[in-house]
Amino acid sequence: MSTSEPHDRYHHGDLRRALVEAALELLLEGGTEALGMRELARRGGVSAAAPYRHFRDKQALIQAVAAAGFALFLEAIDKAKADVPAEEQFGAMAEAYVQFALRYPRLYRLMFSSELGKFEDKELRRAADAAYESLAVAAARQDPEAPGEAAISAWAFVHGLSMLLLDEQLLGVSAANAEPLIRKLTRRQARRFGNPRSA
Amino acid sequence: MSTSEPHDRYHHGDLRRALVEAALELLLEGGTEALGMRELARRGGVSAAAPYRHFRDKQALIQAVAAAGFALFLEAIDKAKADVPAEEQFGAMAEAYVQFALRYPRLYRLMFSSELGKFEDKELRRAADAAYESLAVAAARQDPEAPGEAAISAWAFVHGLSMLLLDEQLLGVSAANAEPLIRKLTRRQARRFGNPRSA
DNA sequence: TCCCGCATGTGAGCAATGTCAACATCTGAG
DNA sequence: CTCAGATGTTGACATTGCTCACATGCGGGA
Repeated sequence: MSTSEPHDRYHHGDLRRALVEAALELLLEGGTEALGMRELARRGGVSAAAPYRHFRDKQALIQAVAAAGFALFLEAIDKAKADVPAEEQFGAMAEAYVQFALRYPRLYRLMFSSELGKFEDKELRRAADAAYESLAVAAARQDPEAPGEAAISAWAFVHGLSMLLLDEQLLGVSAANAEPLIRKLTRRQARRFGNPRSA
Repeated sequence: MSTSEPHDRYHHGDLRRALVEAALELLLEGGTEALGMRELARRGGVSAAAPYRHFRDKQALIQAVAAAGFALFLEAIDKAKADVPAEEQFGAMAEAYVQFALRYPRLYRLMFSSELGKFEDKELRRAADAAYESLAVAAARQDPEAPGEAAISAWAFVHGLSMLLLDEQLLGVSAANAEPLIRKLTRRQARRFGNPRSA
């Protein structure tokens, strides 16, 4: 919503960025269906073929959006762990993780959706790995005796919890009143998987 | 692959079922992108407009496919818990759960994908709830003191683990060699969340 | 300063898709 | 036997992703 003045000159100046921004907006408003090359071009005030100077196909555009999403995501969980003592970092991050999913459900889903081709696009892969890594580090600290397993388990837990909440699959729990539940569950997970001696 | 003889008579006989079956095949082979109304009609040996006698739109068709998916899914996890003593049921189901996701990645993803409209389609909702319920029951038994929380946690765990494996986000672990890891992690989860007195 | 190459944007056009309305055909209930 | 409703067909429309040939203009070397 920040840079959306329709351009007048022939060359846009920074179309690529403008397209990704517009795509992000479009996605947040209308879901994956609403995200189309032509509509994007329209929003950029540019012809239908122009985007193809910056993205090989629709998939490439979507990968860029997903990468941007992971950047936002990383920022969110890193901010959450910043002002918190080490032992509580995992809990804080888990909370931030789930809240991100609830705040941007369509973006979150896109980031983990089917034929993204996350294995081919290098930039996307790096963005995703960075976010994963940050969480994994905090999770591993929860159980120094088996850090690898702890990381995977914790990570799976937050991811799965997010999905369940998005599906409104938890009876009587919706995005609105999810916060207490999130807090309780992440604490529970942290406690159970925490170093036994410190419990 | 079973009922795919091209029909000859004017009325197909059981087009609806044929369409869902074809859609399932198409999905398993080619992903969501390959799943189109017209292609479906072609496979059914029927005109492009015919499917609209059975499904309001593409979304309705997809919901039906997802519902079929949940049925398959329920069958898989129920079979897993059948021949196993009660205390080991959760572990067995968790394993089956993850293996289903790995065996039918595209179907699994569709079942949990974005704009499915799981909240509107009654049949889909019932199918999904049935599967969820079955797992939740076994999970709740793991911790009689807090069955609700235990169910959600366990459930989130398997779901998240599945997604991570599908993303090949776990370094060095791919669908091929995932089995030992799955077993180890589900056992670990069961142990940690199991009744403390029986540990 | 001029000029020209290359990145960037345009326009028309193609094949394919989702969906609809008007018409055809079959089938089962009365 | 008949005829109403369910099911299938034909043809059309708007829209989409994408490509190709051409237009434009910015920036660096003469």
